[in-house]
Amino acid sequence: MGKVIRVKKKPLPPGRPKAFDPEQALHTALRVFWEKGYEGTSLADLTAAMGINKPSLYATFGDKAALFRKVVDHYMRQQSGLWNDAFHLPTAKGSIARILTSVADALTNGKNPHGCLLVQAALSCGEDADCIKEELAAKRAESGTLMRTRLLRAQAEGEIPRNVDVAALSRFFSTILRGMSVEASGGATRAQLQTVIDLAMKAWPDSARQTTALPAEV
Amino acid sequence: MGKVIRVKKKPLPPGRPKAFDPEQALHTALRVFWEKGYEGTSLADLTAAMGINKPSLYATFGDKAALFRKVVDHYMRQQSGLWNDAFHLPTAKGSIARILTSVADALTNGKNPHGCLLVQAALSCGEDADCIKEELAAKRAESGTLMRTRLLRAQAEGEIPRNVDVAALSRFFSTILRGMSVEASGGATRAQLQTVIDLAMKAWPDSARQTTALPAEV
DNA sequence: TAATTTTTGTACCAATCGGTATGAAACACC
DNA sequence: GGTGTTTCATACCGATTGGTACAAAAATTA
Repeated sequence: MGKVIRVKKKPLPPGRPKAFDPEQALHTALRVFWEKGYEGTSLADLTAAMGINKPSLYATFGDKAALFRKVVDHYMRQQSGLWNDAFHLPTAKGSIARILTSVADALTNGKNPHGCLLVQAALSCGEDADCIKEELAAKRAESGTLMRTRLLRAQAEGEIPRNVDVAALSRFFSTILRGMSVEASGGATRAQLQTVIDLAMKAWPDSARQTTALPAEV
Repeated sequence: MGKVIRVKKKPLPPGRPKAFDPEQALHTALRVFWEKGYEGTSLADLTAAMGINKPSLYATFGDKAALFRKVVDHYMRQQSGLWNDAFHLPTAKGSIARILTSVADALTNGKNPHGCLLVQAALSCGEDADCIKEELAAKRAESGTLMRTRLLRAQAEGEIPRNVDVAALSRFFSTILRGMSVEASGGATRAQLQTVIDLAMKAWPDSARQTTALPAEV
């Protein structure tokens, strides 16, 4: 019983084989951290959900912080397709709009905890988790720079006027993403996020060209 | 030594007098929870910062959750002036703009931890803190309804056109507030938040009337 | 089958968690 | 001064925290 079927081209390494799939265990750990946050998740929570015991967890993933970092990588790998697809759309306006809608989809997806792991997991924490908090802030900043590079390209291509502050614009959309994450975590629906997106897109510079040229009130 | 000076009209109650000021202790507890979050804060953190010991804490404020609720009340009382001032400005546009700038001030105030307590303290948590998480989400929603009532009044007064969805508009500005909180927690400066505010105000309906009437591209 | 290697399950570790029992200390009142 | 009342400081509680030691179990290789 428990005989291991040798998969094609996978010569089993010596020693007792793992009784679990590390990839799937990582996926499960992601869900737990996503739902309970870094400090709110205990090793007991993890081992119970992953179906393994602590020594196996430590041998495979390292300590709690190391496992969490692997989880974050897994999460970003999982979301990277979304960003890549949006990034390569013909117009920057389309790219940003796609990012907002795709993220809204992900934030309210019924299969996952609502909200964004990078926001939920450790916005504030005790001293020992401070480095985790900072790492997450850095990861969040990455999405901002990603949008900024897309906007810069659009500016070079003439889609966005030269006088537009693309750094400010990308920070604005970053703020929208963070805000939607908090709202989704608090129970906002996909439809409600869509109305937020529609209003956010009003900040797009082609309408700004008019409103900044003229005074707001006539 | 340690003789208590009887303050005017304050007949000391019988028994040994408190050796600390509950109001100031609450203020200190606020700072700790604000910085470390609900789960990230231990009773040892609290007693050390407040300069009292656990039995005094329990006798005065109750258990950890009860203390936290008092802290949240203290926090909201502290911020209520900001909202009241903004609420009574003559135009809704001015009210919203004032709220955004005042909150941006508060979020990046050097004297306090950056970010908003209602967002930071418990976006995600373990099971035993779930009720705290939900209470915070409800408190956050209050600010949204507050803005919505202000917008409804403006609509009744004719400042905002009847066809505008004020629920969506208030949700949009709520999202901006949450997003700014996360950004501030991650290190955003006051000036950076201002650029976000300037762009957010582009969603205001008087400019929307133009852009929705005309197609975006000519 | 014997030797080797790796994983597994259990039992355990010190430290910390939130929360409390207890007796001494400090006040008001009489 | 004595009495009643409340707070103080210390020491303690069981439960849980993240993390490990250890030996049995399960695989490969020889």
